[in-house]
Amino acid sequence: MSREMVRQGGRSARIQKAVHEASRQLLDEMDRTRITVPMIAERAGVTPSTIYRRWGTLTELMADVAVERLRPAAAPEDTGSTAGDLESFVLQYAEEMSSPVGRALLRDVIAEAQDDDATIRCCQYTHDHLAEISARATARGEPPLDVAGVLDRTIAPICYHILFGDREVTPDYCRTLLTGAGGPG
Amino acid sequence: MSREMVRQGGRSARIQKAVHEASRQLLDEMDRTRITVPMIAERAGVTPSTIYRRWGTLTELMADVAVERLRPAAAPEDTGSTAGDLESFVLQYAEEMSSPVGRALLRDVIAEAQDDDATIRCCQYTHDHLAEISARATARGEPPLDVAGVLDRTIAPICYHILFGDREVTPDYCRTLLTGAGGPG
DNA sequence: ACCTTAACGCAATTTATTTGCATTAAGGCG
DNA sequence: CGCCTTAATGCAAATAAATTGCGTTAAGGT
Repeated sequence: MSREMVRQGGRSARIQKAVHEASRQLLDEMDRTRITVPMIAERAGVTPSTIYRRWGTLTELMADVAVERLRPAAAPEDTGSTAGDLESFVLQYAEEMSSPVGRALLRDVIAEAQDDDATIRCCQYTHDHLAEISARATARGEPPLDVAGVLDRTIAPICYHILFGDREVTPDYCRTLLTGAGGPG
Repeated sequence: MSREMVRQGGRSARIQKAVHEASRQLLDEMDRTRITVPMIAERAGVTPSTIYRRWGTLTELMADVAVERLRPAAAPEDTGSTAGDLESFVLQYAEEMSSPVGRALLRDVIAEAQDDDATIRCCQYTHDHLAEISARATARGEPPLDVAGVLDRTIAPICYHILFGDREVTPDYCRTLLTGAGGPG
């Protein structure tokens, strides 16, 4: 019987919110490697076993929190032109992900290998933002964006250098990547 | 006095080798998330505290092992032409990193945020390989490779899609990336 | 209002991590 | 080579984290 498989209301939701909030606070207060499940549980007013049962491991919980945090609050800025929208989005993306917190979020999302749900969703956000910019372009009569191309030629290098730390990801570098990356699809 | 800061000989080296070997074996035998420090210690014939004192955490040990494993055994194949060398290297790179083991190695290297040493070294291997191909090119009289460009336009997208799992990294896809990515620097 | 059961809290148990102290063995020096 | 200093290890105790059994609470459908 499939009467009810997952409960989403009331208590369950409150606990998820409390645990997420506690995790976010701790991430801002101390180094990510010093955070433990019991620590989060105490601040959230929950027993550790609840967290272990719902999320499994600290890694999975952190990935869950990271995805929430990476979910953009608003649609990308509308600057009036596709090139402007794209530059605005990419520069903001690079700045957010370059910060110590952003880097940690990326790492946490990627570290979760069990179900690729977290990483896929994280990717989806970026994809959706680019698709939104592309939709605006066509609404203006401009050619649509090559979303996959921007991912490959702009987003991917940015993530690569942030994750591997082999070079600074500056606004100038991002603009260089954008040159020739925003063509029509 | 700087008489001796780090000991590298005899016993120390044997233990490092034994621990690495045990880690590699376990990585091939079971899921990476089920591996524990005591498990590795037992197989390596070492007490857990030794591992904790030398590597700190399981994450750091795994990153250390991953870097060793990612270090290429030989120089890239010499196919006679720069384009051929590049394609050969990139296809092999993509194949290795796409496998479950390769993915796990990449994740482990990236997860180690403490000192960027692991990620930097991992990057360096790729960079050195490309530089070798470029050196061969100039030796043949061909124009040198734009190493940074290949990293940005070919390696980065491959790593991105492997890490985020948002698409298959097929040989055909790699060849598409190579088109227009291997220009002179 | 009632019933079923997913999700939780609590406490006991198991496992992992840390730490103090004794012991071993690099590696420099006479 | 033998001696000396001390980094690195082993062992065991102490601490902390992760797991598990079981009773309780409260979603959510009837």
